[in-house]
Amino acid sequence: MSVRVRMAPSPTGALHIGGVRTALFNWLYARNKSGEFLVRIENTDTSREVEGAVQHALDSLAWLGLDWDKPPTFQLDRLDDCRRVAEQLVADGVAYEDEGAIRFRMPDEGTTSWVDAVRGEISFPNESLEDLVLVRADGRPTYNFASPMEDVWDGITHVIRGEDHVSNTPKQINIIRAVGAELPIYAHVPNVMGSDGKKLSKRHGATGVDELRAQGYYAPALLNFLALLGWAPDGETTIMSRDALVERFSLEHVSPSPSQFDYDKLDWMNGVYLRALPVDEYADVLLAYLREQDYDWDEQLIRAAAPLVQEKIAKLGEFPAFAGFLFHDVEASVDGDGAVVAAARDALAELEPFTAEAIESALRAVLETLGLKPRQGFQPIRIAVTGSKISPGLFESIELLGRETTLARLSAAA
RNA sequence: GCCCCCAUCGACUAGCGGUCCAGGUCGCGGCCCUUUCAAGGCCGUCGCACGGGUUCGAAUCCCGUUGGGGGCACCA
Repeated sequence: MSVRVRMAPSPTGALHIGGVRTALFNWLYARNKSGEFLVRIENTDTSREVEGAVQHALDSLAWLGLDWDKPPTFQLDRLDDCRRVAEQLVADGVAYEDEGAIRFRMPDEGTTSWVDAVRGEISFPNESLEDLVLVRADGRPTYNFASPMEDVWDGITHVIRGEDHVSNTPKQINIIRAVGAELPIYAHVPNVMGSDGKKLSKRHGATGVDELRAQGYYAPALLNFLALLGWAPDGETTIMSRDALVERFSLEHVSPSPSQFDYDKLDWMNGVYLRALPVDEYADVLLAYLREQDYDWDEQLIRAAAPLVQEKIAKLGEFPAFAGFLFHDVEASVDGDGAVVAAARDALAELEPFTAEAIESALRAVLETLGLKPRQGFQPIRIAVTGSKISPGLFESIELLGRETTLARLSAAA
C-alpha cells in the first residue's frame, strides 16, 4: 500500500515551530516513500478559531517548500459522517448517550498497545482510559473522535504527530477498532523545547514561522535546521539540501527525546546557506526580502550592495542596520580629532577614478602621511561615512555611496 | 495525585555488546589573517545522570533511583 500522511493543524494561530517541524517530518516521509502528503484543518472547535489562520499556515508551508497533494480538507465538513458513525456505535452498544452527548465505552480491563515507529512498543492500562465523548451535546464531534475517523476515511497509513498525542492514541485505537477499520502506523515525534529545556514560548524568541521569515531566515536553511531537530541521518552530515533530506529521511532515525531549539546554530546555518548563494541569486533573495518588509530602497543600489554584505551578515534582517547608510542620511559624528577625516575628504575630492581600488590607495596614502596605523586611521573615516563602527568594507562602501555623499559626510564630521 | 514516555559534551546528535580512554556540528576559549564586523585557517575545552545486575566484555541489554518531558476536557 502506498504511503499517505497528513499534517493536521488547528486554525488557532500562527504556525508554530513545533508544528512545522512535525509537518516537515510528515512531508519528508511522504516524499521519501513516493507517497502523498495531505493537509487537514482540525476546526471542530469553532470558538477558538482565528481569522486567517488557515491561509497563514498554508503560506508558511509553501514558503518552506512543503507542498501538499490534494486540496486541504476541513474536519467540520465531516460532521454528519461523524454523527452517523456515533449513532451506529450506540446501536452497536459500544457507545451510549450521556446528557445529550454520545460517549464511547472504553474497555475496562487489559491494555491497549501499539508499536510506535519512533518509540517502540507503548502500552496503556485500559482502566486508565475514561469513556470518551464522541459527539458533544450540540452535535459537533470531538477531536478524539473526528481525528481517527478522518484518518480512516482518508486512508492515512502513517500518523506522524507530536508526542503530546501519545496519550490520545489508545483512545483513538479503540475507536478505530470499534468501527472495524484498519489501524494506521503511529509515529510520535518529540517536542521542540526552548533554550532552557522548557516548552518553547515567546520568551525564548521567535516561535512562529512568520516571525522567522520576517527576521530574514532563508527557507532552505530553516528547513535543513528543522530537519535536524530530532533527526540525523548519521553523525557527520549537517548541511543537506531538500533533495538530500528527502532521500535520507527515515522514521527509525527520529529521536524519541525532546530537543531544544538553538537559535545560535540556526543563525550559523542560515549564514552558511546565504554565503553559498551565487551573487546574483543572493541579490534576488535580499531584494525579495526587503520588498516583503516594505523597504522601497533603490533596486540597483540594493543589488550593488549585496556582494558587500553577503559574507558579513547571517540573516537578511541585519541588512537595514548594516548597510542602511547607503540609502539614508546618517548622523554626523566624529571619533577623536577630525584631522584624518578632513585629510580623507581632501584626498577623495578630486580622485579619479572613484573606485574602491583607487579609494583604498588614496586613503592608505593619507594614513601614511599622518603616521597612522590602519586600525586607528580607518575607523574615524568609517564612522564619518557610515555612521557606525561596524560596516561593510570601507572602500567598496565609499565607491557605492558616491563622491558627493561621501564628501558631504566627511565634511560634516570634520 | 494518576497514566505514558525520555535520559551521550552547554546545544543538536553518531553510537543499535568488543573497531569508543566515545566521533561530527553549533557554541565557547586561544592563535593566525585583517580597515571595523564577519568569513576563513589552526589548536583546544566539555559528555555516556546515579546505583545495582547480565556478560569474558556495556554508552550500548535488564531493574531501580533521580531528573526531564507529555497527558489526564462536551480543547485540539
